[in-house]
Amino acid sequence: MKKILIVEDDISIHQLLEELLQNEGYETYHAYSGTEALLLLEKEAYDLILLDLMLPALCGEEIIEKVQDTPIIVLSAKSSLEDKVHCLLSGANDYLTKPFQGKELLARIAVQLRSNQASFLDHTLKYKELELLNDQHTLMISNEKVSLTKTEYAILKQLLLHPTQVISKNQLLDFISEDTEDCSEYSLRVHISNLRKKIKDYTSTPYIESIWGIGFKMKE
Amino acid sequence: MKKILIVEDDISIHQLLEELLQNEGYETYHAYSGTEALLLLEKEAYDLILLDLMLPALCGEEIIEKVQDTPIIVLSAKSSLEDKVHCLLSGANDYLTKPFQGKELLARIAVQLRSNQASFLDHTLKYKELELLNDQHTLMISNEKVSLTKTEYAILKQLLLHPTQVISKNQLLDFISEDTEDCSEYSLRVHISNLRKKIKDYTSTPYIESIWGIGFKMKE
DNA sequence: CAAAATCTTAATGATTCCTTAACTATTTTC
DNA sequence: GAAAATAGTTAAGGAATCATTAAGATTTTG
Repeated sequence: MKKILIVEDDISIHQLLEELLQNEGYETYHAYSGTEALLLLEKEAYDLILLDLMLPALCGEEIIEKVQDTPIIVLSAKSSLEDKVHCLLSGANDYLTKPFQGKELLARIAVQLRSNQASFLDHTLKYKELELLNDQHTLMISNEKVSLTKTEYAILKQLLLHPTQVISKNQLLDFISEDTEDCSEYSLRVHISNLRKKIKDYTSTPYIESIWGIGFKMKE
Repeated sequence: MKKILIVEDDISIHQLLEELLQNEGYETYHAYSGTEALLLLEKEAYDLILLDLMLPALCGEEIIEKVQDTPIIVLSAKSSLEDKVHCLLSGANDYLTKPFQGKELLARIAVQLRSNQASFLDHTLKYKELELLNDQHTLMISNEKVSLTKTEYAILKQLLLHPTQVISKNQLLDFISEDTEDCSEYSLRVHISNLRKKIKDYTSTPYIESIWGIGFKMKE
Protein backbone atom coordinates (compact mmCIF):
# COMPACT_ATOMS: atom_id res chain seq x y z
CA MET A 1 0.00 0.00 0.00
CA LYS A 2 1.25 3.46 -0.86
CA LYS A 3 2.32 5.75 1.94
CA ILE A 4 1.43 9.41 1.68
CA LEU A 5 2.60 12.09 4.08
CA ILE A 6 0.20 14.97 4.59
CA VAL A 7 1.87 18.19 5.71
CA GLU A 8 -0.83 20.71 6.57
CA ASP A 9 -1.52 22.80 9.66
CA ASP A 10 -5.17 23.56 9.06
CA ILE A 11 -7.00 20.82 10.92
CA SER A 12 -10.14 20.78 8.81
CA ILE A 13 -8.29 20.57 5.49
CA HIS A 14 -6.02 17.97 7.00
CA GLN A 15 -8.96 15.77 7.93
CA LEU A 16 -10.54 16.24 4.57
CA LEU A 17 -7.37 15.07 2.86
CA GLU A 18 -7.01 12.16 5.21
CA GLU A 19 -10.49 10.92 4.44
CA LEU A 20 -10.10 11.40 0.72
CA LEU A 21 -6.86 9.44 0.60
CA GLN A 22 -7.94 6.68 2.90
CA ASN A 23 -11.07 6.09 0.86
CA GLU A 24 -8.82 5.63 -2.11
CA GLY A 25 -6.82 3.01 -0.26
CA TYR A 26 -3.72 4.99 0.62
CA GLU A 27 -1.98 4.85 3.94
CA THR A 28 -1.77 8.35 5.41
CA TYR A 29 0.82 9.89 7.70
CA HIS A 30 0.49 13.26 9.32
CA ALA A 31 2.58 16.33 10.06
CA TYR A 32 1.17 19.63 11.27
CA SER A 33 4.29 21.73 10.95
CA GLY A 34 7.38 21.92 8.80
CA THR A 35 9.70 20.72 11.52
CA GLU A 36 7.47 17.77 12.28
CA ALA A 37 7.51 16.86 8.62
CA LEU A 38 11.29 16.86 8.50
CA LEU A 39 11.48 14.63 11.55
CA LEU A 40 9.16 12.09 9.97
CA LEU A 41 11.04 12.23 6.69
CA GLU A 42 14.26 11.39 8.44
CA LYS A 43 12.79 8.32 10.00
CA GLU A 44 10.79 6.81 7.21
CA ALA A 45 10.42 6.81 3.43
CA TYR A 46 7.13 7.82 1.81
CA ASP A 47 5.83 7.40 -1.68
CA LEU A 48 4.47 10.93 -1.91
CA ILE A 49 4.21 14.18 0.04
CA LEU A 50 1.25 16.54 0.01
CA LEU A 51 2.63 19.86 1.13
CA ASP A 52 0.97 23.03 2.27
CA LEU A 53 3.12 26.09 1.79
CA MET A 54 2.18 28.22 4.76
CA LEU A 55 3.33 26.29 7.74
CA PRO A 56 4.31 27.22 11.25
CA ALA A 57 7.99 27.04 12.16
CA LEU A 58 9.40 26.09 8.78
CA CYS A 59 7.94 27.04 5.45
CA GLY A 60 7.08 24.62 2.70
CA GLU A 61 9.73 25.90 0.32
CA GLU A 62 12.45 24.76 2.66
CA ILE A 63 11.03 21.29 2.77
CA ILE A 64 10.98 21.11 -1.00
CA GLU A 65 14.67 21.78 -1.09
CA LYS A 66 15.53 19.18 1.48
CA VAL A 67 13.50 16.38 0.00
CA GLN A 68 15.23 14.61 -2.81
CA ASP A 69 13.67 11.41 -3.94
CA THR A 70 10.03 11.68 -2.99
CA PRO A 71 7.54 13.34 -5.30
CA ILE A 72 5.87 16.42 -3.84
CA ILE A 73 2.51 17.92 -4.68
CA VAL A 74 2.11 21.44 -3.31
CA LEU A 75 -1.34 22.46 -2.13
CA SER A 76 -1.51 26.15 -1.58
CA ALA A 77 -3.81 29.08 -1.19
CA LYS A 78 -1.16 31.18 -2.88
CA SER A 79 -2.17 31.34 -6.49
CA SER A 80 0.46 33.78 -7.68
CA LEU A 81 2.55 32.90 -10.67
CA GLU A 82 5.83 33.47 -8.82
CA ASP A 83 4.94 31.02 -6.09
CA LYS A 84 3.97 28.33 -8.54
CA VAL A 85 7.01 28.74 -10.71
CA HIS A 86 9.35 28.92 -7.79
CA CYS A 87 8.03 25.76 -6.19
CA LEU A 88 8.01 23.80 -9.40
CA LEU A 89 11.51 24.85 -10.35
CA SER A 90 12.96 24.18 -6.96
CA GLY A 91 11.74 20.61 -6.80
CA ALA A 92 7.98 20.23 -6.47
CA ASN A 93 6.34 17.93 -8.99
CA ASP A 94 2.93 19.54 -9.09
CA TYR A 95 1.10 22.53 -7.69
CA LEU A 96 -2.59 22.76 -6.95
CA THR A 97 -4.30 25.93 -5.85
CA LYS A 98 -6.82 25.76 -3.03
CA PRO A 99 -9.66 25.17 -3.19
CA PHE A 100 -9.12 22.14 -5.37
CA GLN A 101 -11.36 19.28 -6.37
CA GLY A 102 -10.79 15.98 -4.67
CA LYS A 103 -10.93 13.93 -7.85
CA GLU A 104 -8.37 16.07 -9.55
CA LEU A 105 -6.01 15.70 -6.63
CA LEU A 106 -6.46 11.95 -6.69
CA ALA A 107 -5.71 11.85 -10.40
CA ARG A 108 -2.59 13.94 -9.96
CA ILE A 109 -1.49 11.72 -7.11
CA ALA A 110 -1.93 8.73 -9.38
CA VAL A 111 0.28 10.39 -11.99
CA GLN A 112 3.09 10.85 -9.50
CA LEU A 113 2.86 7.36 -8.11
CA ARG A 114 2.68 5.92 -11.59
CA SER A 115 5.89 7.51 -12.76
CA ASN A 116 7.67 6.53 -9.62
CA GLN A 117 6.40 3.03 -9.88
CA ALA A 118 9.59 1.51 -11.13
CA SER A 119 10.28 0.93 -7.48
CA PHE A 120 11.20 -2.65 -7.28
CA LEU A 121 9.18 -3.13 -4.13
CA ASP A 122 5.85 -3.36 -5.88
CA HIS A 123 7.05 -6.04 -8.15
CA THR A 124 8.72 -8.26 -5.64
CA LEU A 125 7.37 -10.71 -3.16
CA LYS A 126 9.90 -11.30 -0.43
CA TYR A 127 9.90 -14.08 2.06
CA LYS A 128 13.03 -14.70 4.05
CA GLU A 129 15.69 -15.73 1.55
CA LEU A 130 13.19 -15.99 -1.26
CA GLU A 131 12.45 -13.16 -3.66
CA LEU A 132 9.92 -13.55 -6.41
CA LEU A 133 10.43 -10.92 -9.09
CA ASN A 134 7.08 -10.47 -10.71
CA ASP A 135 8.04 -8.55 -13.80
CA GLN A 136 10.94 -10.83 -14.47
CA HIS A 137 9.16 -14.05 -13.76
CA THR A 138 12.08 -15.33 -11.80
CA LEU A 139 12.87 -16.48 -8.33
CA MET A 140 15.95 -15.37 -6.45
CA ILE A 141 17.25 -17.35 -3.53
CA SER A 142 20.01 -15.55 -1.66
CA ASN A 143 20.64 -13.55 -4.80
CA GLU A 144 20.97 -16.56 -7.02
CA LYS A 145 18.63 -16.92 -9.92
CA VAL A 146 16.44 -19.99 -10.01
CA SER A 147 14.51 -20.75 -13.15
CA LEU A 148 10.89 -21.71 -12.69
CA THR A 149 8.31 -22.94 -15.13
CA LYS A 150 5.10 -21.03 -15.59
CA THR A 151 3.11 -23.25 -13.26
CA GLU A 152 5.77 -23.45 -10.61
CA TYR A 153 5.86 -19.70 -10.68
CA ALA A 154 2.08 -19.46 -10.35
CA ILE A 155 2.03 -21.80 -7.37
CA LEU A 156 4.81 -20.04 -5.54
CA LYS A 157 3.24 -16.68 -6.18
CA GLN A 158 0.01 -17.77 -4.54
CA LEU A 159 1.86 -19.09 -1.54
CA LEU A 160 3.96 -15.96 -1.17
CA LEU A 161 0.99 -13.64 -1.54
CA HIS A 162 -0.40 -15.04 1.68
CA PRO A 163 2.57 -16.57 3.43
CA THR A 164 0.78 -17.08 6.72
CA GLN A 165 -2.31 -18.70 5.29
CA VAL A 166 -2.96 -22.22 4.20
CA ILE A 167 -3.70 -22.34 0.48
CA SER A 168 -6.06 -25.15 -0.38
CA LYS A 169 -5.32 -27.57 -3.15
CA ASN A 170 -8.37 -26.41 -5.07
CA GLN A 171 -7.30 -22.81 -4.81
CA LEU A 172 -3.95 -23.65 -6.29
CA LEU A 173 -5.50 -25.76 -9.01
CA ASP A 174 -7.64 -22.81 -10.01
CA PHE A 175 -4.63 -20.63 -10.53
CA ILE A 176 -2.61 -23.22 -12.34
CA SER A 177 -5.13 -24.16 -14.96
CA GLU A 178 -7.32 -21.18 -15.64
CA ASP A 179 -8.91 -22.87 -18.60
CA THR A 180 -8.65 -26.61 -18.29
CA GLU A 181 -10.17 -28.02 -15.15
CA ASP A 182 -8.96 -31.50 -15.76
CA CYS A 183 -5.68 -30.57 -14.14
CA SER A 184 -5.69 -33.19 -11.46
CA GLU A 185 -4.22 -33.34 -8.02
CA TYR A 186 -1.62 -35.66 -9.45
CA SER A 187 -0.17 -32.76 -11.35
CA LEU A 188 -0.18 -30.41 -8.43
CA ARG A 189 1.75 -32.89 -6.37
CA VAL A 190 4.38 -33.21 -9.02
CA HIS A 191 4.69 -29.47 -9.38
CA ILE A 192 5.10 -29.00 -5.67
CA SER A 193 7.66 -31.75 -5.64
CA ASN A 194 9.64 -30.14 -8.43
CA LEU A 195 9.44 -26.76 -6.76
CA ARG A 196 10.76 -28.12 -3.51
CA LYS A 197 13.55 -29.85 -5.35
CA LYS A 198 14.61 -26.62 -7.01
CA ILE A 199 14.47 -24.67 -3.78
CA LYS A 200 16.42 -27.37 -1.99
CA ASP A 201 19.30 -26.86 -4.37
CA TYR A 202 19.82 -23.37 -3.05
CA THR A 203 18.87 -23.44 0.58
CA SER A 204 18.54 -25.97 3.33
CA THR A 205 15.19 -24.70 4.60
CA PRO A 206 12.22 -26.70 3.32
CA TYR A 207 10.02 -23.75 2.52
CA ILE A 208 6.80 -25.37 1.44
CA GLU A 209 4.88 -27.12 4.15
CA SER A 210 2.00 -29.53 3.61
CA ILE A 211 -1.11 -29.22 5.68
CA TRP A 212 -2.55 -32.68 5.78
CA GLY A 213 -5.85 -33.05 3.97
CA ILE A 214 -6.07 -29.35 3.15
CA GLY A 215 -3.28 -27.81 1.16
CA PHE A 216 0.02 -26.02 1.47
CA LYS A 217 1.58 -23.12 3.30
CA MET A 218 4.89 -21.35 3.64
CA LYS A 219 7.07 -22.64 6.46
CA GLU A 220 7.48 -20.14 9.25
CA MET B 1 19.00 20.02 -26.66
CA LYS B 2 15.56 18.85 -25.65
CA LYS B 3 13.07 18.06 -28.36
CA ILE B 4 9.47 19.09 -27.81
CA LEU B 5 6.60 18.16 -30.08
CA ILE B 6 3.79 20.71 -30.26
CA VAL B 7 0.44 19.22 -31.28
CA GLU B 8 -2.02 22.04 -31.82
CA ASP B 9 -4.27 23.00 -34.72
CA ASP B 10 -4.85 26.64 -33.82
CA ILE B 11 -2.15 28.48 -35.75
CA SER B 12 -1.88 31.49 -33.45
CA ILE B 13 -1.52 29.42 -30.29
CA HIS B 14 0.89 27.18 -32.10
CA GLN B 15 3.13 30.09 -32.99
CA LEU B 16 2.92 31.47 -29.50
CA LEU B 17 4.07 28.17 -28.07
CA GLU B 18 6.81 27.84 -30.62
CA GLU B 19 8.24 31.23 -29.72
CA LEU B 20 7.97 30.62 -26.00
CA LEU B 21 9.82 27.32 -26.22
CA GLN B 22 12.48 28.43 -28.64
CA ASN B 23 13.31 31.41 -26.46
CA GLU B 24 13.86 28.97 -23.65
CA GLY B 25 16.27 26.99 -25.78
CA TYR B 26 14.12 24.03 -26.74
CA GLU B 27 14.01 22.47 -30.16
CA THR B 28 10.41 22.48 -31.38
CA TYR B 29 8.62 20.10 -33.73
CA HIS B 30 5.18 20.64 -35.10
CA ALA B 31 2.00 18.71 -35.77
CA TYR B 32 -1.32 20.29 -36.69
CA SER B 33 -3.49 17.20 -36.43
CA GLY B 34 -3.66 14.00 -34.47
CA THR B 35 -2.72 11.82 -37.38
CA GLU B 36 0.25 13.98 -38.21
CA ALA B 37 1.40 13.69 -34.61
CA LEU B 38 1.26 9.91 -34.75
CA LEU B 39 3.28 9.83 -37.93
CA LEU B 40 6.00 11.95 -36.38
CA LEU B 41 5.97 9.86 -33.22
CA GLU B 42 6.57 6.74 -35.21
CA LYS B 43 9.61 8.17 -36.85
CA GLU B 44 11.34 9.93 -34.05
CA ALA B 45 11.57 10.13 -30.28
CA TYR B 46 10.79 13.33 -28.41
CA ASP B 47 11.46 14.41 -24.87
CA LEU B 48 8.03 15.89 -24.32
CA ILE B 49 4.70 16.37 -26.04
CA LEU B 50 2.47 19.42 -25.68
CA LEU B 51 -0.96 18.22 -26.66
CA ASP B 52 -4.11 20.06 -27.50
CA LEU B 53 -7.20 17.93 -26.94
CA MET B 54 -9.47 19.12 -29.70
CA LEU B 55 -7.76 18.12 -32.86
CA PRO B 56 -8.92 17.41 -36.37
CA ALA B 57 -8.92 13.79 -37.52
CA LEU B 58 -7.83 12.12 -34.30
CA CYS B 59 -8.52 13.39 -30.83
CA GLY B 60 -5.90 13.99 -28.21
CA GLU B 61 -7.16 11.24 -25.94
CA GLU B 62 -6.26 8.64 -28.51
CA ILE B 63 -2.76 9.95 -28.74
CA ILE B 64 -2.36 9.76 -24.99
CA GLU B 65 -3.18 6.09 -25.11
CA LYS B 66 -0.75 5.28 -27.86
CA VAL B 67 2.20 7.15 -26.45
CA GLN B 68 4.10 5.16 -23.92
CA ASP B 69 7.36 6.58 -22.84
CA THR B 70 7.17 10.27 -23.55
CA PRO B 71 5.75 12.69 -20.99
CA ILE B 72 2.66 14.54 -22.13
CA ILE B 73 1.34 17.91 -20.98
CA VAL B 74 -2.21 18.50 -22.10
CA LEU B 75 -3.18 22.05 -23.01
CA SER B 76 -6.89 22.37 -23.30
CA ALA B 77 -9.74 24.77 -23.37
CA LYS B 78 -11.83 22.09 -21.71
CA SER B 79 -11.70 22.86 -18.03
CA SER B 80 -14.13 20.23 -16.82
CA LEU B 81 -13.15 17.92 -14.03
CA GLU B 82 -13.95 14.81 -16.05
CA ASP B 83 -11.65 15.78 -18.88
CA LYS B 84 -8.79 16.50 -16.54
CA VAL B 85 -9.18 13.34 -14.56
CA HIS B 86 -9.63 11.19 -17.61
CA CYS B 87 -6.53 12.52 -19.33
CA LEU B 88 -4.36 12.26 -16.27
CA LEU B 89 -5.46 8.74 -15.48
CA SER B 90 -5.06 7.50 -19.00
CA GLY B 91 -1.47 8.61 -19.28
CA ALA B 92 -1.00 12.37 -19.39
CA ASN B 93 1.48 13.79 -16.92
CA ASP B 94 0.03 17.25 -16.50
CA TYR B 95 -2.99 19.25 -17.59
CA LEU B 96 -3.13 23.00 -18.09
CA THR B 97 -6.29 24.89 -18.89
CA LYS B 98 -6.22 27.57 -21.55
CA PRO B 99 -5.52 30.40 -21.21
CA PHE B 100 -2.38 29.61 -19.27
CA GLN B 101 0.61 31.66 -18.32
CA GLY B 102 3.78 31.08 -20.27
CA LYS B 103 6.04 30.96 -17.25
CA GLU B 104 3.91 28.37 -15.56
CA LEU B 105 4.01 26.20 -18.66
CA LEU B 106 7.77 26.54 -18.81
CA ALA B 107 8.06 25.56 -15.16
CA ARG B 108 5.85 22.52 -15.67
CA ILE B 109 7.83 21.53 -18.73
CA ALA B 110 10.98 21.74 -16.64
CA VAL B 111 9.40 19.41 -14.07
CA GLN B 112 8.65 16.78 -16.69
CA LEU B 113 12.05 16.98 -18.31
CA ARG B 114 13.73 16.86 -14.94
CA SER B 115 12.01 13.74 -13.76
CA ASN B 116 12.52 11.98 -17.02
CA GLN B 117 16.09 12.98 -17.33
CA ALA B 118 17.73 10.05 -15.72
CA SER B 119 15.75 7.67 -17.80
CA PHE B 120 16.24 6.09 -21.13
CA LEU B 121 15.13 8.94 -23.29
CA ASP B 122 18.60 10.07 -24.15
CA HIS B 123 17.61 9.22 -27.68
CA THR B 124 19.70 6.12 -27.52
CA LEU B 125 18.94 2.92 -25.73
CA LYS B 126 22.11 1.15 -24.79
CA TYR B 127 22.42 -2.41 -23.72
CA LYS B 128 25.84 -3.98 -23.69
CA GLU B 129 27.07 -3.95 -27.27
CA LEU B 130 23.70 -2.87 -28.61
CA GLU B 131 22.78 0.74 -29.23
CA LEU B 132 19.37 1.69 -30.51
CA LEU B 133 19.35 5.19 -31.93
CA ASN B 134 15.83 6.43 -31.49
CA ASP B 135 16.05 9.49 -33.63
CA GLN B 136 17.56 7.61 -36.52
CA HIS B 137 15.67 4.38 -36.18
CA THR B 138 18.79 2.31 -36.45
CA LEU B 139 20.62 -0.24 -34.43
CA MET B 140 24.35 -0.18 -33.84
CA ILE B 141 26.22 -3.27 -32.75
CA SER B 142 29.81 -2.57 -31.75
CA ASN B 143 29.62 0.58 -33.84
CA GLU B 144 28.44 -1.19 -36.94
CA LYS B 145 25.15 -0.16 -38.43
CA VAL B 146 22.49 -2.86 -38.67
CA SER B 147 19.40 -2.15 -40.70
CA LEU B 148 16.11 -3.07 -39.07
CA THR B 149 12.61 -3.06 -40.42
CA LYS B 150 9.95 -0.99 -38.73
CA THR B 151 8.56 -3.90 -36.76
CA GLU B 152 11.90 -5.28 -35.77
CA TYR B 153 12.77 -1.86 -34.49
CA ALA B 154 9.52 -1.63 -32.53
CA ILE B 155 10.09 -5.00 -30.92
CA LEU B 156 13.66 -4.31 -29.96
CA LYS B 157 12.73 -0.93 -28.57
CA GLN B 158 10.20 -2.46 -26.22
CA LEU B 159 12.69 -5.01 -25.04
CA LEU B 160 15.41 -2.44 -24.49
CA LEU B 161 13.15 -0.02 -22.67
CA HIS B 162 12.82 -2.57 -19.90
CA PRO B 163 15.80 -4.84 -20.34
CA THR B 164 15.32 -6.71 -17.10
CA GLN B 165 11.63 -7.35 -17.52
CA VAL B 166 9.79 -9.99 -19.39
CA ILE B 167 7.74 -8.46 -22.17
CA SER B 168 4.66 -10.51 -22.85
CA LYS B 169 3.75 -11.63 -26.31
CA ASN B 170 0.55 -9.62 -26.18
CA GLN B 171 2.40 -6.50 -25.15
CA LEU B 172 4.67 -6.86 -28.14
CA LEU B 173 1.79 -7.59 -30.47
CA ASP B 174 0.12 -4.38 -29.35
CA PHE B 175 3.09 -2.37 -30.40
CA ILE B 176 3.66 -4.14 -33.65
CA SER B 177 0.19 -3.91 -35.06
CA GLU B 178 -1.49 -0.85 -33.67
CA ASP B 179 -4.48 -1.24 -35.93
CA THR B 180 -4.89 -4.81 -37.06
CA GLU B 181 -5.50 -7.17 -34.21
CA ASP B 182 -5.30 -10.24 -36.38
CA CYS B 183 -1.55 -10.00 -36.30
CA SER B 184 -0.94 -13.47 -35.04
CA GLU B 185 1.72 -14.98 -32.89
CA TYR B 186 3.08 -16.53 -36.05
CA SER B 187 4.25 -13.16 -37.18
CA LEU B 188 5.81 -12.23 -33.92
CA ARG B 189 7.82 -15.43 -33.92
CA VAL B 190 9.12 -14.76 -37.36
CA HIS B 191 10.07 -11.21 -36.49
CA ILE B 192 11.92 -12.35 -33.42
CA SER B 193 13.65 -14.99 -35.45
CA ASN B 194 14.75 -12.45 -38.05
CA LEU B 195 15.91 -10.08 -35.35
CA ARG B 196 18.01 -12.75 -33.75
CA LYS B 197 19.48 -13.67 -37.08
CA LYS B 198 20.52 -10.09 -37.75
CA ILE B 199 22.02 -9.69 -34.31
CA LYS B 200 23.84 -12.98 -34.65
CA ASP B 201 25.67 -11.68 -37.69
CA TYR B 202 27.40 -9.08 -35.56
CA THR B 203 27.86 -10.62 -32.17
CA SER B 204 28.03 -14.05 -30.69
CA THR B 205 25.74 -13.32 -27.74
CA PRO B 206 22.15 -14.45 -28.25
CA TYR B 207 20.51 -11.37 -26.89
CA ILE B 208 16.85 -12.20 -27.00
CA GLU B 209 15.70 -14.82 -24.58
CA SER B 210 12.36 -16.61 -24.68
CA ILE B 211 10.42 -17.05 -21.50
CA TRP B 212 8.30 -20.07 -22.02
CA GLY B 213 4.58 -19.41 -22.17
CA ILE B 214 5.00 -15.72 -21.40
CA GLY B 215 7.12 -13.71 -23.74
CA PHE B 216 10.61 -12.43 -24.33
CA LYS B 217 13.34 -10.69 -22.44
CA MET B 218 16.85 -9.41 -22.94
CA LYS B 219 19.55 -11.86 -21.98
CA GLU B 220 21.51 -10.79 -18.96
C1' DC C 1 3.14 0.30 -62.81
C1' DA C 2 6.86 -2.80 -61.83
C1' DA C 3 10.48 -4.13 -58.58
C1' DA C 4 11.95 -4.44 -54.01
C1' DA C 5 11.24 -4.77 -49.39
C1' DT C 6 8.51 -6.20 -45.74
C1' DC C 7 4.84 -8.68 -43.52
C1' DT C 8 1.90 -12.73 -42.82
C1' DT C 9 0.75 -17.42 -43.17
C1' DA C 10 1.67 -22.18 -43.16
C1' DA C 11 4.43 -26.38 -42.60
C1' DT C 12 8.05 -28.83 -40.28
C1' DG C 13 11.13 -30.07 -36.72
C1' DA C 14 12.90 -29.10 -32.10
C1' DT C 15 12.29 -28.03 -27.40
C1' DT C 16 10.15 -27.52 -23.11
C1' DC C 17 6.76 -28.48 -20.03
C1' DC C 18 2.72 -30.94 -18.15
C1' DT C 19 0.18 -34.92 -17.04
C1' DT C 20 -0.25 -39.56 -16.15
C1' DA C 21 0.76 -43.66 -13.78
C1' DA C 22 3.25 -46.77 -10.89
C1' DC C 23 5.62 -47.06 -6.76
C1' DT C 24 7.12 -45.56 -2.10
C1' DA C 25 6.52 -42.96 2.15
C1' DT C 26 3.90 -40.90 5.68
C1' DT C 27 -0.09 -39.96 8.49
C1' DT C 28 -4.60 -41.11 10.29
C1' DT C 29 -8.15 -44.22 11.81
C1' DC C 30 -9.88 -48.16 13.95
C1' DG D 1 -0.17 -52.14 14.92
C1' DA D 2 -2.55 -53.00 10.42
C1' DA D 3 -5.45 -51.00 6.93
C1' DA D 4 -6.90 -46.91 4.60
C1' DA D 5 -6.17 -42.48 3.10
C1' DT D 6 -3.25 -38.91 1.81
C1' DA D 7 1.33 -37.24 0.36
C1' DG D 8 5.93 -37.62 -2.22
C1' DT D 9 9.08 -39.20 -5.92
C1' DT D 10 10.38 -40.71 -10.34
C1' DA D 11 10.22 -41.59 -15.24
C1' DA D 12 7.83 -41.76 -19.72
C1' DG D 13 4.73 -40.29 -23.26
C1' DG D 14 2.10 -36.68 -25.03
C1' DA D 15 0.70 -31.86 -25.40
C1' DA D 16 1.83 -27.24 -25.90
C1' DT D 17 4.99 -23.83 -27.24
C1' DC D 18 8.91 -22.23 -29.86
C1' DA D 19 12.34 -21.73 -34.01
C1' DT D 20 13.25 -21.80 -38.60
C1' DT D 21 12.27 -21.94 -43.34
C1' DA D 22 9.90 -20.93 -47.53
C1' DA D 23 6.12 -19.20 -50.19
C1' DG D 24 2.33 -16.09 -51.04
C1' DA D 25 0.28 -11.40 -49.86
C1' DT D 26 0.91 -6.73 -48.97
C1' DT D 27 3.10 -2.41 -48.83
C1' DT D 28 6.73 0.74 -50.21
C1' DT D 29 9.74 2.59 -53.43
C1' DG D 30 11.62 4.17 -57.76
